[in-house]
Amino acid sequence: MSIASKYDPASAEAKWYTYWMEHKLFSSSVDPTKEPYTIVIPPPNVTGVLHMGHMLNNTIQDVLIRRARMQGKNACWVPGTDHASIATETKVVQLLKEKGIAKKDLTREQFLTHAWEWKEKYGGIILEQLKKLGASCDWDRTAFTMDPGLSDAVLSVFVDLHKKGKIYRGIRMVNWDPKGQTALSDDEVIMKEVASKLYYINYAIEGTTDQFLTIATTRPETIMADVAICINPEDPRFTHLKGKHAIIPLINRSIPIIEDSYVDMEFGTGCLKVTPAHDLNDYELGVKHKLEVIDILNDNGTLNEKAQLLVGEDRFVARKKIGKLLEEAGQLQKVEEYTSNVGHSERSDAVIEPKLSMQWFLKMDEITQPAFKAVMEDIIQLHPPKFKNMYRVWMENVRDWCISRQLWWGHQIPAYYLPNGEYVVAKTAEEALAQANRNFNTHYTLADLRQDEDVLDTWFSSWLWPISVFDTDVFTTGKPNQELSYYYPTNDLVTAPEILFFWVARMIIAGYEYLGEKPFKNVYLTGIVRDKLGRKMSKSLGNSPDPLELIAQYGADGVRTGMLFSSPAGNDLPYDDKLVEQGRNFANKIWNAFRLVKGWEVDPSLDGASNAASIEWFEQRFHQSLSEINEHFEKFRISDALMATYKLVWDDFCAWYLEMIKPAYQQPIDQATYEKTLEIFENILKILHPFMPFITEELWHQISERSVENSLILAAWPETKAYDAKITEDAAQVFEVVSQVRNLRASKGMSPKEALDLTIRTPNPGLYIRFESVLIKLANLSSLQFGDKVEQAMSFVVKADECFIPMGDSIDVEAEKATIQKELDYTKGFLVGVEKKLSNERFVAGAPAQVLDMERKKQADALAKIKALEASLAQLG
RNA sequence: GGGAGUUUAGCUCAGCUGGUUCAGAGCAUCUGCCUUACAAGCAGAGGGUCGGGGGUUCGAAUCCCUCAACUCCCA
Repeated sequence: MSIASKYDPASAEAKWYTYWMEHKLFSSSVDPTKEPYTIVIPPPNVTGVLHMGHMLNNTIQDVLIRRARMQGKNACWVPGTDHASIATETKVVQLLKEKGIAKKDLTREQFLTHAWEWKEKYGGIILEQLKKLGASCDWDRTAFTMDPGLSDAVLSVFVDLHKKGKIYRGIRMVNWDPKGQTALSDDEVIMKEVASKLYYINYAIEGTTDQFLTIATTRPETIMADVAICINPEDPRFTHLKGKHAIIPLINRSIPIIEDSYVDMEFGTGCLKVTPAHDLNDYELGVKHKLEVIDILNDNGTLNEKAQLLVGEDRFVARKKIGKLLEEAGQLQKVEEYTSNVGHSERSDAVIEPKLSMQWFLKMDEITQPAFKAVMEDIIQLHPPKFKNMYRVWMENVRDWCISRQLWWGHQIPAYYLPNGEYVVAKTAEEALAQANRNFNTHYTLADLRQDEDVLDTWFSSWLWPISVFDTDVFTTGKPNQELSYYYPTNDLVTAPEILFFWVARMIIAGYEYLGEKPFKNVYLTGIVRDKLGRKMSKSLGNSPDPLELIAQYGADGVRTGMLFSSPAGNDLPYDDKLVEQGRNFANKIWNAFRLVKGWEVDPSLDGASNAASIEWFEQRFHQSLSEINEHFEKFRISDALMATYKLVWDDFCAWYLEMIKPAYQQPIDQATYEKTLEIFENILKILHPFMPFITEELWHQISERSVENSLILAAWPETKAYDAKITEDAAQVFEVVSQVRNLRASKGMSPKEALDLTIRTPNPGLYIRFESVLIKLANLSSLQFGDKVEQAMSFVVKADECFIPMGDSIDVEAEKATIQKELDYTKGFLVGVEKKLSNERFVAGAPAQVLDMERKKQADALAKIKALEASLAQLG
């Protein structure tokens, strides 16, 4: 049988994913006899398409879940999608537009029908893509934040929090897009530097005919909405204005002159016009000074009748016209060119208008307390811990959460307005009606109720995710069902730091509020995947490779390992094709190691005694590495765990072990070594499996026929055993001799095929004798001796052992001497340093005994080495 | 404007409470190899005053101060 020399991932991937699915090997159900290990997926947007960030994130989750499964835990990875109100609504609006349908021509119901149709047809593509990556989610549990149950949970929570007095209505300034006629979140606003003009406008002081003050503004069209002029109380220029009033030009309205240290004396004229309806800072100032709010703009950005002037004109047209009017009235002092940062809508590119509107808020001060404490006290651990600081700062300055959004796609706020101006909050219209008639002693019918038009912020449903995927009733019953009691709290959450506050913190809040328990124990924060130039990968830049194409090209295992090679927690991943190439090469290496082993013919009559030392060494080395790998996993150092695995497999197993036991060409191997090697191979496949599920499962079944229950995905993670570090150290010393011999060959331009004699002068020949056959084979020696002195030899020193290779006449004595002298000088210098330390009384008195011992050992080693080097030098004459 | 973080080899990063192996790893680079498991490979090699300056200490990549550059979060 001949096996291809290159691993072909495509067939193995399709085959094993289907196999795992068919036999339901990803599924999990409540089993009190097993310890649960749970991860809930950060639900990607239902409109989403797999990008590199998802690849990284989900690879990490799959690695964790597969390892846990192998550790015998009841591993449950819950997948699902988020309805992502803004993103999805935008997408649907856009698609409708392409069909010639405008959202404003549709009723809410009609729009939602279109949206659902679209969701059913195209939503969740991303989950199918995750399967290509090998994600071992329990797909039967796939949830969607707008599933009936989950939606019901959201409404329950809203009603409950409202009842608890934590949800209230309030005014808030939102980013209004007059073109799109919608409110935008801060994320959707792009700040751009724009050339504009600074208008210096004179306001007369009330009660005078010749006195005035000057304000500078980029928005003269809003002067009709002014409600005050603010000066800095410390400003000596304006002490005479205190307590007086000013007159707004053109409309001649009187407004007070107030004082606040908020005003920057250096900027503009030092006088600030206060326009609460059209500027966030002014709004806050207005609240502080209890000022009136005058909103002069319509939703489409035109002036309304409150402006008194230019009613119906667009804000930008009005700006120019006001400038002219002011000039004509003689109240425009000057106009300066000015550059300012202006917010634009990401989608419509319209200039954002700050707009006051009535919104729903969740009070955050009390509800956040347990969540704050949990992270501060490490009940929930963030990885890496540096994010704890960020979390603290945010939680200490947390502001009330604006939970309403002016959209249709999402959970419509269950608040019902009544004809009498009151409102009630209830899960259904019927309940609301009953409550209304009870509370207000009215006789309204359903037709009298008007439900709030807004939907809830998407995070207001995803903050329940770790609970609602298991139990949607607990929010009303207060009693966790069997699933929730078993799987909650989940173990690890893997997500991006950008949403630490939006999502992670809020899940913690909800967890404590509703279950009095944390939602997860660990939060692993990934970095951002960037391109070579350090730019974030994005669709608009077109700098992101297509993940599915990458998988097709490099194999899922290659891509998975490639992503993980260079992504310590919390660090950005600078993506480079080189990484996945390295991953692919690694898979190929494993494939070829298997080809070698599988190709051996076994001869039962052979004695394997000469391989015993090699096998023993590798087993020690394996357990040494395994304990390191486990430790890396415990500390969520996934990249390090992979690198340790990589080195164990490539360096220790392939480069050393297989070469050590490999029989000569076309020679058979003994039974014991063969079997032991297969056993070792199996252990290696086990620790590789979380990283490279496909190739490992493939080889696992090629090693021998196995039943479903004996698939690798379910195999037990190897137990760590105590290892003997002495053996691995001794082997390292032998390997060093091998390397030195090879090096010597290379530097002298000798062929590796040329066998050499090696004599070692050592007080401890046993160390080498133990690995004698290995040493002879790998260094290609014609003989190995232990002795004192060899004439006409090249030499090198490993630790304090001198090694000689006789070269006859071909030796360049002077060059040899120079090499040795160089090393001798270095070692002597090193010794001086050590001895200086040791002769320092304060060091000897102050340093711990362990450090002292080390220094003494270094001294002794250096002395021995110097002795050996000097002997070599003397020998050369 | 407020806060946090980063700076170690060409690149990406380790380096725990100062003291073994302290200057490391992978990739890249260079040299030599088509040695029948693997050229997606094998064998070897070179490369850094740990951002600059100052301090504490017997001893600093590690602690403190300061300057500089970059990044992120909130406004």
